[in-house]
Amino acid sequence: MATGHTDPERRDRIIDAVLDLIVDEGVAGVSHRKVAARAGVPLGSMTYHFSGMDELLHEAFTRFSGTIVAVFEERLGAATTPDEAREAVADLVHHLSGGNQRELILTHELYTLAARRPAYRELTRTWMGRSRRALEWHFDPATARQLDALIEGLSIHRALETEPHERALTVEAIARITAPRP
Amino acid sequence: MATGHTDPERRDRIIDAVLDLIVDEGVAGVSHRKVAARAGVPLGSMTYHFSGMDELLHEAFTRFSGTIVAVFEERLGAATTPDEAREAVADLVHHLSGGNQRELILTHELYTLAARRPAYRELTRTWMGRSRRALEWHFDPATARQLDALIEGLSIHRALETEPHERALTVEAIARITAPRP
DNA sequence: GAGCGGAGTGTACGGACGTACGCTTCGGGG
DNA sequence: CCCCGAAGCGTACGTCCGTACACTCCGCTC
Repeated sequence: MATGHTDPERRDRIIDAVLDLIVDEGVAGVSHRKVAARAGVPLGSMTYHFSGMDELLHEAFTRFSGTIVAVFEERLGAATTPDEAREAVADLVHHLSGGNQRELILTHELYTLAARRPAYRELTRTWMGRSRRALEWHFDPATARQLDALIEGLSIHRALETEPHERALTVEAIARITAPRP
Repeated sequence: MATGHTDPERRDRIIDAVLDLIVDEGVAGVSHRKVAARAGVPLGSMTYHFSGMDELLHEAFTRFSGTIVAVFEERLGAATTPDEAREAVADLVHHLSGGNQRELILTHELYTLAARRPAYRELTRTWMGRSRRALEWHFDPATARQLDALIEGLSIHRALETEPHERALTVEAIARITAPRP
């Protein structure tokens, strides 16, 4: 034991390759062979490092959701007033729905898995929970929940539209949902 | 020509089987063989009636999105005041995110395809366009757009939550996003 | 009543897949 | 210097897949 010639980066590179492959071809297009080729590792390495496809996917999406939520927390953490928080939220929406399709695709792929399989639903729940907690740094719990849903919907719709809506529309929606109650 | 012994229901039954199969196993789990078995038709019938997997899926999702949007239009069409429209929207959110996972799963599967493939994105655009037009029966265009996104986000989040949020929260969010501008 | 042509089907081929498993390689202990 | 066991790899097996295509069946025309 402890021979010391393991390659700890190997696992990480494989996960990277999985995420890239999902972006290009979808979860359905992921196979041990393709991942191995993309990561530059032999096929046998797959079964050695991972018990099977599922461990591969679960680990990939765990990493992905962690990354996304970290950005979310960072931006909201930097805000010091509700208005700055609103700006941060608008930035996040437009970042997520911007030219870069990578995060959008991965999110949908994860949601699709989550819709059917509890193990992945757990992942999305953790993600949503952390997002909401970050929003609660600036807004009350009920508002945070509504705002979180709004962010989701705005991002998805904006990304799918032919001509994405203007920032002003996002800003107005955020202002409305976070407006003080009468 | 015109031999008259074609089976026009055959195509429909195959599409039904495709949608059921997607719900059970996901788009990735759809194969000609499984569809044929479920629809009770011979394997050869698949290639006879459809040019390939893609025609199968595209037609299935066309039917699905048409069905969903029809419900949407019907409920909103029945409303005669903005307040009734708000109620209808709340109903729709809770219907979509309720116990029945079928529509949720199909929606995510479609979005996942749409995120990568233009042909499916076209489908979601038509869907979104019709939804928005229905909302515009009761609200101004900008509000309709925001509300449409909110519906999306609320439905998705509510369906993924461990304990789905109360109706009151949905109602409040809708009220806020549709509040008259100052 | 013969036979033609279109509707529908059974089957077989080539390829990609996940995974098991026996093999090689190599650092460290004796 | 030798050998042992862990780390890592190449390959082969069985399964399932999409699709092409030769075939059967049958209503219609003459």
